[in-house]
Amino acid sequence: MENLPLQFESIFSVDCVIFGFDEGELRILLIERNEEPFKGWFALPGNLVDNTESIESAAERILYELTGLKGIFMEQFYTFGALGRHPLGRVITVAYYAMIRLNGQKDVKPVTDYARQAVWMPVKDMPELAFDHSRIFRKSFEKIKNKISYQPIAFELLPEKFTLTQLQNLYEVILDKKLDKRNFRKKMLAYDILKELDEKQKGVSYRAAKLYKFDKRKYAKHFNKELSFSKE
Amino acid sequence: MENLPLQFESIFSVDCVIFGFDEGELRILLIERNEEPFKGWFALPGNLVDNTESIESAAERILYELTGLKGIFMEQFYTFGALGRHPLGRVITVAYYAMIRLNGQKDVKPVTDYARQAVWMPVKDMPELAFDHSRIFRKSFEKIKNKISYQPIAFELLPEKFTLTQLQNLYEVILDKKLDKRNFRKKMLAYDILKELDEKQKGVSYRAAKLYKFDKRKYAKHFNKELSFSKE
DNA sequence: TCAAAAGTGTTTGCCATACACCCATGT
DNA sequence: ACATGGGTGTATGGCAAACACTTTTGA
Repeated sequence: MENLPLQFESIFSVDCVIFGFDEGELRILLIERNEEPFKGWFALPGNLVDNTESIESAAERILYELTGLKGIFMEQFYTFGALGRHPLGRVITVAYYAMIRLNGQKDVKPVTDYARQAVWMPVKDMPELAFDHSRIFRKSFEKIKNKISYQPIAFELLPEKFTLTQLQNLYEVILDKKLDKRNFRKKMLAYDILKELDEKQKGVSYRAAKLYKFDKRKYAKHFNKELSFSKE
Repeated sequence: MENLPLQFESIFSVDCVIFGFDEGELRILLIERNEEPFKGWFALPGNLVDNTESIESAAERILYELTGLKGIFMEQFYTFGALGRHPLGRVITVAYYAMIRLNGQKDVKPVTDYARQAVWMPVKDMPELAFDHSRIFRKSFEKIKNKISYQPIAFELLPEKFTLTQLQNLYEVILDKKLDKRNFRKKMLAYDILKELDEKQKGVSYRAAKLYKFDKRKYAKHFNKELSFSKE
């Protein structure tokens, strides 16, 4: 650290809020801590950042170590640095979030001893978390709630092929309100970012719904130029 | 720092992007550095954060030391932590922005030797800045450009009493496009967050325009509940 | 045949946009 | 009287919201 004054040194960490959607429920990925402080508590996957790695790669590494997940693109959303947030000293944390496709295989498990287990916790059953992680989670949730209304991030949570009803359910869960079926479909189809498949749902005991795919090409065409759903 | 592993220690700093509006020009507050590295370069006001202060109060303190400004509310917008961003070592920086009313008195001056001078630089004349500050500035500018279209932050830049044309000019400068006068007025007045005063402009050699004030009460009434300009 | 969800259109009001001329004031 | 910006209205198209019934399928 050559010429920089030591009295300013601190420690910083990253914390990750990973959203998943499964069985109609929005979930986030938590670990059960295996070390003091807060041993036995649930916490967001997070740890200290090394001096030789960028924050982004630290986030990727830490997520992998604590949950076994790899190659997840995360977006930074806020940095928390209140004085008392870590009982052992000054730790500033950079928080990231991501939304991922569970695809059924939602088994996650730590590859280090730092966490005892990793679990997909339904958002509605969230316990109080270690440190200020409950606060971090709430902030991330506001963020995606806001973002989903002008960017098509919901697709990242769904399986590759999905029905319009599944998509609508997801919006309803995140926005926490009922939406009108006809209006929702009209609007979604009008955006022209879905690809209708020749396939139908299987294994349901009622009329099977058409399956759709998110069409990245069409999306890029419209929105990389125009920026967003609602803003010119 | 008791039980936390020392090898992870780093240094972190804050940088502030302060927007002002004067003589029809959008400006930001820069300092001329008086210390190596980048001695003599222009930079955002910023410095290292002490271990005993919160990030927010560090931002306030540093802004004061470098520019003499006090009591400015700043909002955090991103944290920059690329490995090579500081030539002397690993420094992560938390970036803040604020928009302030210049009110004519736009004299700023450092109260420490760390900066040789502080200047209000027109955004259109921005030089290349020290460190990665040009990048930080660009990110802050995207942020306010986006934000102004759904939140009434423009008022913070204008004098307390302003004309609709001044307000429109400001929007045009930030959004970098021409707006239609009639539509702009109609829309602004429809939001019902302006208070028309009994006063008129003075000292102009043409028809004097009515003055308006931003009405915080009305604003709170509408928007704290409804969230934003454009979204439901 | 019943239960469950899929699928489908129209009407209404509001909001954004486009567009051009007269007014008031100071010099 | 002229130059400069201040101030004003209307028509159009598109989007959002409200609203209910028929169809398909498996059990």
